[in-house]
Amino acid sequence: MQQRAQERQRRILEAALRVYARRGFGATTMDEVARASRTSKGGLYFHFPSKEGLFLALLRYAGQRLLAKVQEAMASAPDPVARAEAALGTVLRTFSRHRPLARLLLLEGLGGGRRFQAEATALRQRCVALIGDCLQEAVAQGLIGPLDAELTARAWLGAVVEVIVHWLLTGRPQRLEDAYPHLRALFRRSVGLPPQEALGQPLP
Amino acid sequence: MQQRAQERQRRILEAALRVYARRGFGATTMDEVARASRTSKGGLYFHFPSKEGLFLALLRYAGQRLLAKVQEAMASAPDPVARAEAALGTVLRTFSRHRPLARLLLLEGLGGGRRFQAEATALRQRCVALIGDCLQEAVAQGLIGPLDAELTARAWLGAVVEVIVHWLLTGRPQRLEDAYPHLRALFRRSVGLPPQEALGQPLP
Amino acid sequence: MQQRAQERQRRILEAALRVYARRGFGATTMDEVARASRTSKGGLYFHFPSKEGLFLALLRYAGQRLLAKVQEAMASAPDPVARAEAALGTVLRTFSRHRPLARLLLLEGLGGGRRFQAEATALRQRCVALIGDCLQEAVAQGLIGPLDAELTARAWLGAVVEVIVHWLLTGRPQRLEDAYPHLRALFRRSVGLPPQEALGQPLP
Amino acid sequence: MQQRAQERQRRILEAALRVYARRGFGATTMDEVARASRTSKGGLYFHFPSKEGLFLALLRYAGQRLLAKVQEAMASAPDPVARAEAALGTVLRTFSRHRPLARLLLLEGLGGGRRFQAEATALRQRCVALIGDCLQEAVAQGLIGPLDAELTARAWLGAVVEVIVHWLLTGRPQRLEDAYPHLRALFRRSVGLPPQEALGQPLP
DNA sequence: AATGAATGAGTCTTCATTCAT
DNA sequence: GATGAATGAAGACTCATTCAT
Repeated sequence: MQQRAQERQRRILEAALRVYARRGFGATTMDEVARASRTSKGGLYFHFPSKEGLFLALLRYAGQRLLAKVQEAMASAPDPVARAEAALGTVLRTFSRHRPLARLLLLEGLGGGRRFQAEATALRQRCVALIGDCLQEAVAQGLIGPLDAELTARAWLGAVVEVIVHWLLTGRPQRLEDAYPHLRALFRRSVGLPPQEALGQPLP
Repeated sequence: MQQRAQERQRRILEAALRVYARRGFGATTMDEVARASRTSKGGLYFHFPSKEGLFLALLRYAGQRLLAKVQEAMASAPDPVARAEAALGTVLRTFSRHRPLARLLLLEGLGGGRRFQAEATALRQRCVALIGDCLQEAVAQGLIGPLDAELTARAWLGAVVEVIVHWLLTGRPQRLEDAYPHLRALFRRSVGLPPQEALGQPLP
Repeated sequence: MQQRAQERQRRILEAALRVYARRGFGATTMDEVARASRTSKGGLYFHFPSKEGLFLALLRYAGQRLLAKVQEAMASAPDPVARAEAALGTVLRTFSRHRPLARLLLLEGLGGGRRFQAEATALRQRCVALIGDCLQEAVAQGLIGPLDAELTARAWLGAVVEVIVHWLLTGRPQRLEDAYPHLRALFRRSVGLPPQEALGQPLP
Repeated sequence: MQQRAQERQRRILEAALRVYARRGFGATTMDEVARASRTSKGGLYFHFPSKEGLFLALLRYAGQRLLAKVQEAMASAPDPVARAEAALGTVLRTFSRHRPLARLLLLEGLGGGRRFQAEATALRQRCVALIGDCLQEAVAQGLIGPLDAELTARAWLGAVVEVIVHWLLTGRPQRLEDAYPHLRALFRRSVGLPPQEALGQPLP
């Protein structure tokens, strides 16, 4: 049945997310995933074609979850620059609250062979595109001077990612969100904006 | 004997670098490494304790090579800010010329399980420290305003790394070095400096 | 399922008994055991945790079989001394008819490392205890004079084992059972009994 | 040179005795033997043809040592029965003082494959022959009644061996020699002798 | 749909043995 | 004679995948 099947798939993906985040893709066996999702190995292969296929589906599923949050946050931002900042802030905040998600997308995604790198890169590229579009628009609206929008977006994302990865692997800073104000100030200055918005603008 | 053993170890590491970069850690077998280094499997295990141990040694060896170049470049820079720029520029240029090194340190290092992540992080942290020290000094000399030196350094490194990773996985920009002027401009502006040095300063 | 799994385990143990007895623990490969039990290597590892674990299980399984026969024989003996004799006689007879069992329990069990020695010793000790209890009871009933029951039991068992081992390794005497009357006479005299039971007592 | 070579061989054998007794034949590597005898692997192979050859030589060497002591003890015994008792007592005492020797000859010798079993059996057979000859002579001299001398000798040896093995594996009795008086009484009674020698005979 | 027993190709690792120095 | 680096055959064990029930 559609309903049950979907639920089961969801349960497997959630369990797989936990397991892969804890043990890494290479070190995780299908047995572990089966146990974690209270299924049998046969069940896994009914819903997913292979170990790689399951992981790929997981990357997509997790990527969706992240992108959805990012886009939602962007939707309620007043201007292009604020949208870009909202995007980066949301990335930071989401990963801060979902370490497994972070491990999966930022660490495991990269190290497990070409197939996964392509998927992880695609997600990153989508983030870069979202932010790049904002920058492009900000340039068009004259909010900031001309620049290479994609490169700038990539640099910003890279900065955020690096901070998150450092946090993942060392636990510092304790509250990842604390890093964001500094980062935002850097980002704003890097495109010629003052580090803080003009007075009277409330922070989200 | 010392001499022979050292040479053989070097040869194994160089071969392993190539193989791991091409196939990834997980997909590479010790047989392949043995073949690539024109050794026997037993020889590998005479010089390194295990597959993981070999990879760890390789990460250290490759990290050394990178750091040596970075520090050399920094030595000939006139002021703190130039030193930081030299460091980042050298990272970019070195990886640009040694793709296998880049794959190893930026991709395989992070994705292959806890043990390697620690090693890869240590390297990144050493780069951050080098750059952070420059920034600290620049602040002390009044060249730039006060800031969180480590965070800024990490953000810069992350930006560079992201650009390199994107290049590794997509091949763009064709000439990785082309990205650096833009990045440097971003970096400089992000700490309140003009995007270009004063006139009369030749670019390296 | 329970049924299938149990049968398979039994089949593996029976096959392993043959192979280990023929080739010895050290020289036997898991492939050989797999082939002999018409299973796959993976099947072996599904039912047993390791080569050592399989051998340990085998020692226990074989020990059970022996002990069961011994206890059965003891049950139908009229008095304590007869019970002890029945025990030793059954040991001799059982091994005489199941050379693989004898090789396994008397030779391979001892030589294959601490783990197995403990198991083999436990079995021997259980035999000693059975016989020792008989002797104890015989003393209590005044059938024989006071003595160190456990030591005597161990000495008797050792004598029987030595004879069996010699037979295993040299093939003499051709009919192992022929040795028993002499041994029994020795045993009986060693505790002050006449070498043969009083007249009128039928021999089993 | 003869002298040096002999010493080196001796050193290797002594070291090998310790190592094999501690770790067992199967689990011991030539590297360990080399290290324990402060030699190199090459050195081992200069003096002994192979791992098996070394172990075989060791069994012979250790067997010699035991037999020499046994024969020496027998030489000073006044009559056949005393010689047999001296032999068994010496076996017990020697092993009691040289656990490694005991482990080697009684445990490792039997469990390590056909080749070694033959060697270990040969040693046992020589002991049995020594004792059997005594019994034969005792019969001839009319000291004891007619019996199967070899079988009796084997039974006696087996009893002693079993007690030693039990001591090796469980540590009881703490002082192995304490078991001998009881055993001797059993042995004497088993051939129709009184458990103690006539008065006035001092115990060795 | 689900289960878990079964398969077997693939890998890491060990270690006896050799041999150039 | 001695050393220890090198070899490679062999073997334990894993695990993705299949399939009868």
